[in-house]
Amino acid sequence: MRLIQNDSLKQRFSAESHFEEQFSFPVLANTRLVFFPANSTLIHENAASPDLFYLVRGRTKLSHTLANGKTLITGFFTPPCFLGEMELIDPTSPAFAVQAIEDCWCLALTKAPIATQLLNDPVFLRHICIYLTHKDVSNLTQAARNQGFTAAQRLAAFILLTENHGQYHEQHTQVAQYLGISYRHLLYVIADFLRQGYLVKTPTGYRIHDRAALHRLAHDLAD
Amino acid sequence: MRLIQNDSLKQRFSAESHFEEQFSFPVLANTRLVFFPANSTLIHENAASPDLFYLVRGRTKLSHTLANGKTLITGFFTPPCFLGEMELIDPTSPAFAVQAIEDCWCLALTKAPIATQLLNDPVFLRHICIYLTHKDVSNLTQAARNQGFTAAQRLAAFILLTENHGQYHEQHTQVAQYLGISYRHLLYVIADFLRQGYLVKTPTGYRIHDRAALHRLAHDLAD
DNA sequence: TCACCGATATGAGAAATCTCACACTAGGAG
DNA sequence: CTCCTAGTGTGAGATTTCTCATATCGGTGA
Repeated sequence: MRLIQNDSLKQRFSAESHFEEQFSFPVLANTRLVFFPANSTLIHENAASPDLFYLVRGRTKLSHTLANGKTLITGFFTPPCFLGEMELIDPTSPAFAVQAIEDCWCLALTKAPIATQLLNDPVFLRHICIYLTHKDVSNLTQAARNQGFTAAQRLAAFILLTENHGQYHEQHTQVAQYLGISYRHLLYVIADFLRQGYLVKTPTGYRIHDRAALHRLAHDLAD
Repeated sequence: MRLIQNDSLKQRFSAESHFEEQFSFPVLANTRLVFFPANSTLIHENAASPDLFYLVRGRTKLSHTLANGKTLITGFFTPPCFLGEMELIDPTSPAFAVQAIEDCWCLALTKAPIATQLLNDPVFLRHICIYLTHKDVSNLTQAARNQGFTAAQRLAAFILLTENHGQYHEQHTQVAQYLGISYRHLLYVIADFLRQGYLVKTPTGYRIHDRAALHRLAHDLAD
């Protein structure tokens, strides 16, 4: 995390993402603009973050360490959205890890001095409710749609979601779990993507070579 | 919907389900206890309910009419929980149909006189947030777990969830969609359940004949 | 009455996906 | 240096699930 001391950029991000409208009291003076490079961790698992983040640029993924120590990607966040609001509202709920897929900018508020104020701010709470409601609805429809699509279609959508500058390099074992398919089958599908020329293997991972084809495959899953 | 004028029963349900703790102001005096018989509709699709319900007894299912006119089961509610809170908080969100699987009792509040008060009540909003957060987390883990289970396992869980007094009678076409499997395959699995003696066919539907076996099949999906 | 439609039902072959078995590699721990 | 583990990669056969074709049944509107 790097602090960006650029007030005009902060203003611009705030305006674009309707940040101030999320609260009934002025917050901008207490807000810092922070930057997370691709692949860094915004929120560490089981270590409550002292900050409430509002993601304004960049995609992030949510992951989850299981009892057996394995980690599993469980979701994605796209801006604008709050990060760390669950732990604020319900301190009993576990903190999941949030990592940057690409370079990310967040507006950050230190929770401690304003936690009580936030928890009693109907404007803030209402926005969180609406956000959670939408997420719930889209989870539902998403889950409903996911069933009935082949692994190839879902993998194509997943690659487009996690890719950064044409580079794809997620761990196969994790992806197989996320997509709910066996490791073996994932490799079959990837081998097929290589054969079809959708992807090209590189020393560090894969490079997208036919983005249009992936879009075509994934297009039914799009929001 | 039938109004139940039984104050002591209302008190008991309220206490059991921590109803009054959901608000910062007294609500019990304005609350009615209402009853919905099995298979009746609590909330009609796209017709905003004038009431906010708090389900205290009985299971309900959420369904959803698609563009093509088909209806699709998309989820379940188990008490205690609010029904119709989404439309209250976000009037732009569509109202989905909620139907009683078995006899249901709800505490009902007429929205109109207290809507503003509710939307400014941090206690109420916080409870809704926590509820939605939990739902979100359990959706996630549920969806993650669902993948990787066979249709037979998920059907067993589904039957136990929707059964009423040992009777199962959902439409195959809808169930196939809910489970994300083809109609054809659903019939194969049901035929297999009949052959194994888990279910028995009746004129109106099916009767559960070996509940233990269904539990055994479903047990990994349980919450 | 008849034609039509949606739900129920069944068969056969194809596609998607799984399980298991095995091999290779890189990195950390002793 | 060697063992151990996790991730990667491949093959073969089994199982799950799909698609398509076809038939019956009850209701509904012309």
